[in-house]
Amino acid sequence: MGSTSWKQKLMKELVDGQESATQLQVLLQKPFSENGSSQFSSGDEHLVKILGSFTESLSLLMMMGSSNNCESDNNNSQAGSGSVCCDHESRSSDENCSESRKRVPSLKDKRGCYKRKKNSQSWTTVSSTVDDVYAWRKYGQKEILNAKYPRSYFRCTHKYEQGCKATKQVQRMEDQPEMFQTTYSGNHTCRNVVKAPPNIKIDPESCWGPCVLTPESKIPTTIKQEPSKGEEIPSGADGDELNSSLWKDLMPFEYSCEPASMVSNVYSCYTDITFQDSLDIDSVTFDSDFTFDI
DNA sequence: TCCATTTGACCCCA
DNA sequence: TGGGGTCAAATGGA
Repeated sequence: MGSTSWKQKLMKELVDGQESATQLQVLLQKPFSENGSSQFSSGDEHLVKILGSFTESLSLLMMMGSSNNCESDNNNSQAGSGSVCCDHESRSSDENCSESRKRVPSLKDKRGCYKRKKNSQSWTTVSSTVDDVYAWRKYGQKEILNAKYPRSYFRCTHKYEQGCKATKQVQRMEDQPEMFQTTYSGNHTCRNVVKAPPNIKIDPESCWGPCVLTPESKIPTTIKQEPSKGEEIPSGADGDELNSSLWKDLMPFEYSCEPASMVSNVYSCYTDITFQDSLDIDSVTFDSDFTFDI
C-alpha cells in the first residue's frame, strides 16, 4: 500500500524529469543542425546519459513493481542501453511448423502456425506515447490476465518485404494510465521507412554532399551533388546540377530514420535518391541527413 | 480497391 | 492446462 504510493510518486518524478530532459535536448539540437552537422555536442552527450538514467530507473521500477513480469528471467539481462527487462517472451517465425502441429488446419488456415524463439533480445521502455520512429503494423491485441488494459502486438511493416523480424508489445500502465510500457524485441534488419514531416524541405545551399534538412529549409531550384570518395564526376555533368523538374517528380521523399539516442524523441533520417537524367549521367545518388523530433 | 485494424482461432510452452 | 503470442478472415476507412 504505502510502497505503492511512494513508487507512484517516484515514477512520476522520473517521468517528468525524462520529458524535461528530452525537451532540453531537442532545444539544444536545433542550432547544431543549421551548420550542417547532426552529431551531438558534448552537452547533448550528457543529456543522452541523463535520459538513459531516467529510462533505466523507470524500467527498473516497473520491473520491481510488477509481480508477474520478468521475474524468472531477470538473470538474462544482456540488454543494451535502456534494456533491463529480458522477458521470456517468444516470437513468431515464418518457418515451417507443420511437423509439430497437433491439428491439421485447412490449407488456408495456418493460424497459430509458428515456433517460438527463446532468448530473443528484448528491452522495455516507458513513454507517454506509443509512437516511435519505426513503421509498425498491429497484428493483435489480447486481454492479459490480471491486467487492467489489453496488450497490443506490433510487427515491423516490412516484415515480409525485407524479412525484418522486429516486433513490439505495447501495454498501458496500470499505475499511470497515461504512460505506455513498450517491449521491443528483435532488431530492425530493414530500412524502416517513415514519411518525413511535411514541413521538412531541402536547403539547396547545404546540398553539397550529405545534406542537412531543417524545417526552415527551402525547396531547391537545383540539386548539386558531389561525387563520393574515389568517384569521378560523370562526363557531361560539369557543375553536376540536376533540373528541378526531376526533383519534383520524386516528391514526396521517404526517409529512413533511426533514433538519435535510445531515450529521446529525436531521430536522424536519411534518404538515398537515384536520379536518371538526360545529361549522360547514368545515375546520381543523393544522400541527405536530418534530424527531427516528435 | 487497397491497406490497416479488429477479433476469434489456434499453438507453444511454463 | 491455460496464459500468452501469432495468424488470418472479416471489417472498416481512406
